Amino acid sequence: MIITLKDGNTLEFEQKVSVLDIAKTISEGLARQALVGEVDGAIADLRDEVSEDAQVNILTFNDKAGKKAFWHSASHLLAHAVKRLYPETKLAIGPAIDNGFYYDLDRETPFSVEELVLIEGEMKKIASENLEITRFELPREAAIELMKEKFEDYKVELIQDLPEEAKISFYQQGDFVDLCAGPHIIRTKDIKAFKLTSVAGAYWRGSEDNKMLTRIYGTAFPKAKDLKEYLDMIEEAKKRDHRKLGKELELFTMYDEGPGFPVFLNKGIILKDILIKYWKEIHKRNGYEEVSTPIILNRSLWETSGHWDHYRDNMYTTQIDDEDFAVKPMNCPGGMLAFKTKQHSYRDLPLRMGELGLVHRHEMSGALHGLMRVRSFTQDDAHIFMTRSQVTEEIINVINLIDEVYAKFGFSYHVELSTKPEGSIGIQEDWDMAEASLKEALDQKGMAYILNEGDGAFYGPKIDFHLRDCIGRTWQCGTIQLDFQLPQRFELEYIEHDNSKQRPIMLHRVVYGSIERFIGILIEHFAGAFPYWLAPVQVKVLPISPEFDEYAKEVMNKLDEQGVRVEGDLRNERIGYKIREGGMEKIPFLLIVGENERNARSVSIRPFGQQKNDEMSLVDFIEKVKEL
RNA sequence: GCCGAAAUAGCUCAACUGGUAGAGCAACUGACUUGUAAUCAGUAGGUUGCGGGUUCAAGUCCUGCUUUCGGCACCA
Repeated sequence: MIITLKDGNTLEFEQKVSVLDIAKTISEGLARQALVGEVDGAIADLRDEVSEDAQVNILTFNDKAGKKAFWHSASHLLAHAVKRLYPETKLAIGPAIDNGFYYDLDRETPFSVEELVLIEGEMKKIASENLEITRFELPREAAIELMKEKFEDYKVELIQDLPEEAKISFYQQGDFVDLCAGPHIIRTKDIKAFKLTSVAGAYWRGSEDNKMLTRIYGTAFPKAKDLKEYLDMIEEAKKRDHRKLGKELELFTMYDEGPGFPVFLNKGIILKDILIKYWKEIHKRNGYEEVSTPIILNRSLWETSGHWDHYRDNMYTTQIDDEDFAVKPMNCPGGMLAFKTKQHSYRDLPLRMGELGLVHRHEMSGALHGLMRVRSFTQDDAHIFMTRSQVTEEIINVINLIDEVYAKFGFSYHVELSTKPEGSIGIQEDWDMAEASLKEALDQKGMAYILNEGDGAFYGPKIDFHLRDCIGRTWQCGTIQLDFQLPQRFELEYIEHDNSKQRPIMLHRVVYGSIERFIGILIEHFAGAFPYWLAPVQVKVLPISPEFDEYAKEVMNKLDEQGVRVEGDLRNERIGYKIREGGMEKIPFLLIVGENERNARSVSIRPFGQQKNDEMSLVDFIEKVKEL
């Protein structure tokens, strides 16, 4: 029997051999780190035996599947400890997730944070008992019987929902048995460093119609050092939280009186204006015109657009002169009206109509999160009206535009394509054509994408752009949505060259998505230390003492004349104190001026985060920042 | 919306089992006249998120609400 390894080398065995023994044959060190194996592409326990020629990889914590099995086993360890301490608890499910694991549990009283400490202690005990983790299979009836005996109602439900032919497997460690497909590591001792991080509510099987269970989250590592590193990373990420930095840097705030309605302070407005200015420039350059449509519009418009039927629960409504009105949750219906203000020729198409529109959506209270999820925000919207033959090219144009904008901020991103959902409107033929156009554009661009079947908007399929932030979270920002519905509902038309009336095809698209959310992402991405072009205050002038105030003012005036966003700190304080404050404000350049600088007509430059200063003539400094 | 936790000065946080609400920073006043991340002294600042209740006595206990936080669900 020939075993082929990852590096192409082969091992020969006389008779069947366990994955662990293969690892031992390779090296004792690898066997110590081994968690699970991969046999001809399928993940296997280390105890599993190989009896035929196979490709075998030994997986450790450095492998994705290795991590997953490790965390999955840690979740069993958690459940085991819970059952020992609180035997009345019923187990639901306990998988591995991106950074650890959880277990959903059902007990009369939810678990408290204090109990986590006890559970952790019990987990340590079980780990040190070094129980063997073994697998066994049962026929369906016996499996149900076993779980019924243990009063594990949720497990019984899970088994009953498994397909007839499914193998029903269990994993056992000591007196603990759990229904589980595996794979798992082979002994509890290997789970050395772990921490239960939080308790939360979670619906059984993810549906709000079901009972809410208690979910205990945790993470685990083979080495204590790795756990510490992970926890330190979480702490570091907290320091970047845009809600904290937004307050500290006086960018924005929230009032209790307006949950989900952010308040932008002066510096936040400066940042917002910079984003808007850049947006206007790049859109003008790409052939967009711009409109602004009303925030409140008549009910009949929303009935025409379909929002009144499909989205009313999330819209703010009001009455004017006994008529129903709604605050717009989207800009499109207004955009349709804007298109209809005159007759269009095929020569006008593609017509790219941008709108920075303030929209309001009634998000549920529990969904609100700083600037990331709000009830009032500015969409950097645009509607593009085109002929059928222009669709693919226009989609590619938008992809290029989005790519250029994200690159400007230094973001990486990935793309997802979402197709026809339940409860959609419009005919299948249009959906097929819309989905095909989006795919074709992505293929022509050679872009890899994730396919989300059934995740599109009710009026059409879409491409979403997901930014990656500093702590690895992804945020949906840009989106391109093809829409065959609104042009029909609003009876949009243009005149073809043969004088016939034709219906344009339309797409909605955003680049930032929401300017508010984009600002939140930027704050976390840069940890509040914005690059020069985005910084609300770019330069702060700090005179050594009041004697040099006059020169400081002169420097400020010169910079201001050049369009530099400059402030001065003319308070009668020590220079160390002013530098400290300027540093905490994360201003790109602090200019220190005293006798030497005044005499030399120069400035002493302290860039953000640096201790060393460059002295430079004021004229040279102005030249330098012009290039940034 | 659901589960859990929290809310004390502008900010960050104290106040043991119920017993007169404190500190640092910021603000204000004054002194110092400053050369690269906090000069010193003083002053002022609070109906402890809002409303009920228990108690001789409530920041603390009970209760309704609001908001925030961690998740779940939601995100057309």
